[in-house]
Amino acid sequence: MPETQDPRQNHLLAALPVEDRERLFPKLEETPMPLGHVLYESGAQMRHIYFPTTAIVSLLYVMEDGASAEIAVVGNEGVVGVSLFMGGETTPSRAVVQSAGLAYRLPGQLLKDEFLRAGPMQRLLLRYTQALITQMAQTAVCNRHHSLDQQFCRWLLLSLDRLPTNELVMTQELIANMLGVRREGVTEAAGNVQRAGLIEYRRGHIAVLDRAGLEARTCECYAVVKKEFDRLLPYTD
Amino acid sequence: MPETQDPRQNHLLAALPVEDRERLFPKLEETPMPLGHVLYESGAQMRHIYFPTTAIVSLLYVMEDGASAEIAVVGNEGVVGVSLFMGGETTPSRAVVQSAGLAYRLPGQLLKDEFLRAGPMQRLLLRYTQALITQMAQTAVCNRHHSLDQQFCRWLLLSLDRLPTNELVMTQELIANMLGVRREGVTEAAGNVQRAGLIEYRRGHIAVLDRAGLEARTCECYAVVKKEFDRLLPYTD
DNA sequence: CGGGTTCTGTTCGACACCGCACAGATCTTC
DNA sequence: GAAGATCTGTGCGGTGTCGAACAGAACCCG
Repeated sequence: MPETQDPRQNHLLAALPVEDRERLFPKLEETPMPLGHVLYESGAQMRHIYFPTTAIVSLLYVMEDGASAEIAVVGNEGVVGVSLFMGGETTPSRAVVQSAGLAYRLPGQLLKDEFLRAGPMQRLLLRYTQALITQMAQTAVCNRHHSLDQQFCRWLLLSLDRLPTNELVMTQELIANMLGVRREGVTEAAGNVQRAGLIEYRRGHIAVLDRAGLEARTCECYAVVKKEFDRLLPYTD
Repeated sequence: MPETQDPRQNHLLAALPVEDRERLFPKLEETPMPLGHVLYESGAQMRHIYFPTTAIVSLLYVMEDGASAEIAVVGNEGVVGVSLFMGGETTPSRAVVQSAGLAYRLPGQLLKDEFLRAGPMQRLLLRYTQALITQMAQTAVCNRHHSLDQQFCRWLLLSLDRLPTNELVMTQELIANMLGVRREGVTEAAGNVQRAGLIEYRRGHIAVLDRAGLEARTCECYAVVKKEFDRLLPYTD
């Protein structure tokens, strides 16, 4: 466990040339991200853009009747708040911390100034946004065609890729909110996957035992998204 | 009916200041878009970016088993090929002409040069991309939560908004491919909506009789997307 | 006009997920 | 360690979509 936090735990920040890092890093604010914390509400003005390091953030759409569905998930590979530089300032979705941790944030105006320099940061942000688009598109496809079991595995893998450990802290109720299904459905899917020996489940904790097994059990959507992220945002530790 | 085509039938092109139009318009190539024509294949290098005027283009993801699902639809309010300026050059989806018509296209390199000027065109393209993101996100939500009837109405309205007439030429089979459902499902949904007196159906032609009725019958997703497009890309004829 | 093609409508059982109700298990707190 | 809260597992009927098979209707073309 590293006793000191470093913005470079975020892949986008890590990919910046030294020169840009020296200009930007002093302006970053280290921000704790407690579980369930809402970074942006649907339609609300965003004040900051967030670069997660150890936290994971879900982009959720919440319907009028209260039902919800996850649109995408963001971890240390990306950034929360793309509409700040895309020009819209707000989005109709909500950003909520799905796994507690840390992020570095930058005031919106500073981010916009940086974007307008048209330097490496702009390039990275746009490429990341395209990867995010792919994730959303694939979520749409997956919601249409694939079984809950497969979607559960996909969700698990996407979360796992954004965590340093193989365990995630998450109740079935919350997973159900993310996937936009009933809690009982998650109970069943998780039970199936556990019986197959791929995960170990205990009250709010999921430990992944067999990653390859999960990948075999999920649909093609996971691989499509993963491949596209790797292509657009190559990263080496 | 205008006997001459004009790039300004595309809202993004129309929104450019005179100065930018004079630079760009001479480089545009008027391109016929026949029904079913594939503009980009999944993963293939894009050569041009397309600004539809009277055509409508579907962005589809086609799965390994051949099943498909529409991710978004683009008409004269937007542009096909955002990954050219986002930096990825390709996407894992396919762009297919859903309704025949015309478009103006620009070679990829010219578009990228224009984007790098960081002028009005860049601003428009980014804002449009954010609107497109909203459409994709809402497609994901809709696929998860809403009935086929509602999705059929949403699809109809989104297409209608991009057409000059109230009639669209489209078989149930094709609509089913777009929505990612069975053809029989579309038969039933269309039958329901026709019995309600909102549309008139005859072998490959759908005429909308009661637009307000359709809006009442669809889910909130349509309004969310519409509102976001209007907010991000205000347009007056 | 007639024959062939394409598109649309209907039926049927199968199955996945829903909504609800409730029991049981596990953790927390005092 | 007992009480309470939270989380997880299970059973039930209901419903919407699927998959397949087939009949009928509309259009096209020779």
